[in-house]
Amino acid sequence: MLEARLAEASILKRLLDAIKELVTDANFECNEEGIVLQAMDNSHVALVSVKLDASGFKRYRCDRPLPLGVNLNSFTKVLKCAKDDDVCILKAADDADVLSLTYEARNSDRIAEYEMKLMDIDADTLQIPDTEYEARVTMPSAEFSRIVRDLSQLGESVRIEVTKEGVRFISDGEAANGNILLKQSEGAAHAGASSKREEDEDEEAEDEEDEGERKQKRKTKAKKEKVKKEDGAEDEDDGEFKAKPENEGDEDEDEDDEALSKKRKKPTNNGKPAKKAKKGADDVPEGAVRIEMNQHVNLTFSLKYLVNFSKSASLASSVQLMMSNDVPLLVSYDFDTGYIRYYLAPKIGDD
Amino acid sequence: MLEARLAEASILKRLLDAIKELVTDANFECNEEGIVLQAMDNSHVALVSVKLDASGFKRYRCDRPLPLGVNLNSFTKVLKCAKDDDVCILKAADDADVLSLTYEARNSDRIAEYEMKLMDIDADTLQIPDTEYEARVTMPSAEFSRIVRDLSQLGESVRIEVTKEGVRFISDGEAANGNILLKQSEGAAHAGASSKREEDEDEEAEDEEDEGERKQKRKTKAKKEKVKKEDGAEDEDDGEFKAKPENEGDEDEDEDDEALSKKRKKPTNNGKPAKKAKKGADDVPEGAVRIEMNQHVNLTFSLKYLVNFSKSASLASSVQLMMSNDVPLLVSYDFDTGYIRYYLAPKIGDD
DNA sequence: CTCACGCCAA
DNA sequence: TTGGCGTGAG
Repeated sequence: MLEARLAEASILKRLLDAIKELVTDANFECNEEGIVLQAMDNSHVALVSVKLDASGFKRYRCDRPLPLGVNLNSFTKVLKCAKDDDVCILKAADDADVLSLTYEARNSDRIAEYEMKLMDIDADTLQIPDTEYEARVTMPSAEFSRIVRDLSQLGESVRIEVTKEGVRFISDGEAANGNILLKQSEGAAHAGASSKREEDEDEEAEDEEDEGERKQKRKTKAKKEKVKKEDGAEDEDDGEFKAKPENEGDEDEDEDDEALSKKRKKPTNNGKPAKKAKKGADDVPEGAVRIEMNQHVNLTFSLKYLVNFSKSASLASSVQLMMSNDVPLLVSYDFDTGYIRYYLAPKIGDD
Repeated sequence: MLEARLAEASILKRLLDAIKELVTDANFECNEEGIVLQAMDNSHVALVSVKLDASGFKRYRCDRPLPLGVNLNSFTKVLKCAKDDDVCILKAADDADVLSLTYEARNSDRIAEYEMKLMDIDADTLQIPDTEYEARVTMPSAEFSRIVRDLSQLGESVRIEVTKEGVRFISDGEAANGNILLKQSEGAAHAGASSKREEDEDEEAEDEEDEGERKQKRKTKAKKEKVKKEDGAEDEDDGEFKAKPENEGDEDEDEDDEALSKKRKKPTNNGKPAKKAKKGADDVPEGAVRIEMNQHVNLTFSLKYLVNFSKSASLASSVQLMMSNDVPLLVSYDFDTGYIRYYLAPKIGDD
């Protein structure tokens, strides 16, 4: 039996708005920890993962795991019947084939009850590997929305390149090309895995725009001792992230290309390392861009999906992009007591 | 080589928004004085003329005349990628087949670069005759938008009648008729050519759009000495606007039908005479309506086009309508350092 | 024929 | 700023 009391119906409304175009039916898996939803999008290219912690509810009770198969379109319609600030109570019996929704106006002088039919959905709960990523970009969610929307006007896909210089979104279109460079904000730098070094493990790119950066990188390694000056800038401010001297002599790194993050994090961040790797963004100033990077990444994605993902911007003021080469991108919107995450495989070959 | 730095991308954005539905491809002719664009609308009924003075840019450099053929749709898309307050830098090499646009965020931590393909467009630079008009109406651009939008709901066309009383916009629709009378605002009156007289000197009007101008031109040349009255009007608010009697008898014009524009331009536009014809409105109080008239005019235009023109309202707070009987209407939005003007032939016969 | 996006009005 | 309508694409 599920009984969950949500202080504001608007969270659910926005959540549904965010995913209803990606997925038509999905199971809301309820258990004592909260409610999660995982689903492949209709074309099985992207994966959505939503979590609402039990703590995000004013009251939450779920005796035993309960999968609620809902048609998201219906759910959206029903939710539209709630005012944003209505208290929203979800109820379902253990064997129920309906989900009951009750909307109570703040002043309680209006109570609306809806019952939505449930459906059985194959519960292929996907296991999402807990990946370490080579790069993480934290930015205002509105900025991300803006960028993907802009670039989607020009072409179908975007290449995302994370270098020490910042993160670059590149689109090649029929009529026009575009590229947007976001530099790390001043003051957002401490996070810094970014400094390491970047040799040209991935300089394959013959592309024009980046050579500036490349040169820089090369210089960097060329004179590692000085290295710190440049990248030092971003991380050093607070010490704990300083790479160990041996680290600095990083020319050696090239031997292993992957796994860097792993070795990295171990040594570096005893305390919060992993955390930051994932949820570290907490300390990023509002509106700031933060780049954390162990090595260059250069990936191409379908803009159509990113645009879709970016509809979640209303749920969180910032978004994190987690990337490793040849690995699905993770786009994560974290809010107070939950998150919505999207996974999208990169385009391969270079189209 | 062109390099132009615009303080606010929004000017360009609004400009493109205003004309992109009228024209699909056009040459932006750049020279040391600035950038101009002239184009017939897709159905060759209306003509758009845009001018951006070099002085309107924070920095402007154009060594030699450079026609940039752009697809306005692509240009619009690329401009959409700029935030309104981005600094916008346009660059093109002399032989370039691309136009480079750079958008710099105010705080410079975001730099976007776009390259838009250029195209060759037949540079049939239309010569716009520097006409003298019998009547000029200056009014708030929002008011004009409102009027044409309102009337377009009733019917296809509007008859504009300028008399001493004011300007009247008349629509005959299936279901309803409407007419809106704007009187000259108190305080805007000094301009005053309005009183003259209005007979119906030229009711012939069998030609569509161009001959109107032609005649006018002819007239113009025919009686240059009197011509001044009109443009004089704007500048010197009184007296000079009286039409000479002889001018009125302009039936003579019809002899040549084509080529007029060409011949016309030479003589006409050298100086700024046109200018006054256009910018004379400077001394009209904000929000005021001013009517200047040498003789009555009574013309009918397609509302569809006027509604389109009125999209430029965001570029200037006031608009001027310049009219002579049987001559294309000139709708002019003048802003600080440039203008956007539309020419539209009157409907003939009375439909 | 249905869905999704962009434009326009409240 | 949000919702409805019309247009274009799949």
